[in-house]
Amino acid sequence: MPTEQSKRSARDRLLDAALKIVRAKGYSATNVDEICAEAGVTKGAFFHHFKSKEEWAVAAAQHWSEMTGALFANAPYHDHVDPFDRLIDYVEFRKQIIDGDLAEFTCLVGTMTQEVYGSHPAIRNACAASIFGHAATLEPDIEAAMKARGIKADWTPASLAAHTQAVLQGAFILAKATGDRAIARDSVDHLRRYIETLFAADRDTEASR
Amino acid sequence: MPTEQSKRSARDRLLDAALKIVRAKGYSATNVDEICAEAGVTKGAFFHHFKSKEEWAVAAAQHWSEMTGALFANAPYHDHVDPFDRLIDYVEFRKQIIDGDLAEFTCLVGTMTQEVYGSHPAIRNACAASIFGHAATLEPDIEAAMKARGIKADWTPASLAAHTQAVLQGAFILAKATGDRAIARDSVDHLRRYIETLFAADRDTEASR
DNA sequence: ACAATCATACCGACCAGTTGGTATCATTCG
DNA sequence: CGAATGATACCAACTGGTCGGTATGATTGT
Repeated sequence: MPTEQSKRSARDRLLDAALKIVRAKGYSATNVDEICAEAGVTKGAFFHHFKSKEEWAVAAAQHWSEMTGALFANAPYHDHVDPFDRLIDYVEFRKQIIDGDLAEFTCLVGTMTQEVYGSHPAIRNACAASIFGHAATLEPDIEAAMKARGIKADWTPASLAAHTQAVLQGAFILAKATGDRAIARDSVDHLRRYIETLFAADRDTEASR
Repeated sequence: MPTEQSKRSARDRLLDAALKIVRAKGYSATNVDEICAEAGVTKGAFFHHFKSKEEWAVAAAQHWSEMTGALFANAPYHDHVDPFDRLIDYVEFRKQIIDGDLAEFTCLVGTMTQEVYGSHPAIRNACAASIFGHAATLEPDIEAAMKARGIKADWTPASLAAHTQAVLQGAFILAKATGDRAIARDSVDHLRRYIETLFAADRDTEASR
């Protein structure tokens, strides 16, 4: 009979361990023994599933993309009819999930990027794909909201989408520096205010035709 | 006679090495031998000046504060009479110095914070002091600009100052992920646009009294 | 002389990755 | 059906090198 250990495969548990440990300590300071202990497997299993620690990190970044992809795909902000409302509610949703411990709400790939961008191109590329893959999901709503309000701007949907991610990543750094998540939420509030004025100001201009 | 090696003290060269190496590889991946090689001193000298690698990192964060403090204190944006102009020009200045290699324009203490916030409180505190010490230099101008325009806002000068740092830190992460500094500058443009609308919108409201 | 500033050699702990083996299961063939 | 075969998943012990830190001695300035 299958032991109830078959809850998750060893590979999945090793990738889950990345979420907890790397977000708390970073990539370099995380050692393989610790990963294995957290996942409840041995070192042999680790190197059976991953050729190297680097390959594990790449897989962890992809795993992160899948997890967050599902989280955001099922989030309630998509329910709005107006694309602008979806965008604002996305920002609110991001603010709401800034909760619990630092290592629970911060971004795995943002954390890793800082350490590996120069030394591990493979990991960096996986992190970039995760960040900008997520940012890309915002572009249709931004574009639709611009069109709906007839906005001709000197910024692109991709640029604003990237900016939202920059604000979030920066907010996480401030939260880590202070140990207080409130400061991260404050920055998200500023981001929301920015997006609102960005669309409202032009709408007023347009409405006053 | 003093050998021309007396250009900088060994301690200073060890701290300068931090700027180059830690910004490129992060704290954990930087080893002491490498620091010494970069500084042109031996390990004995390193542990003469610093009790541990951690103490070196704390000193490096303080050294960073002094260097950037002097850089910004002498920057031209202070020349404006209007505090709002000073604020906008600060943002422009931040955008201008996003130049050269990634490790040249990114932030030492922002990079370190990510890795050490959970494991090295002393370093984290030094990083936080550097970030928020710098942010605090913006608050008088923000406050003066608010007063000059009679703005009653639901955000504080400290909150906006922190937000500027969040945007910059996040912009650095995006630049590291893509290897392209243009994306960082785009985010700074969004930040500038935000600050402009933040003050302009309320000024219009005020002006239409 | 004496203290500060280095330089050299070295240590013990740690750590990524290896090795050689076992357990389990599906597939194949007599 | 049932034994042989092979592939996958996993384990425990080990290795070779790395790294933070130390011990000790030399140099230099005062």
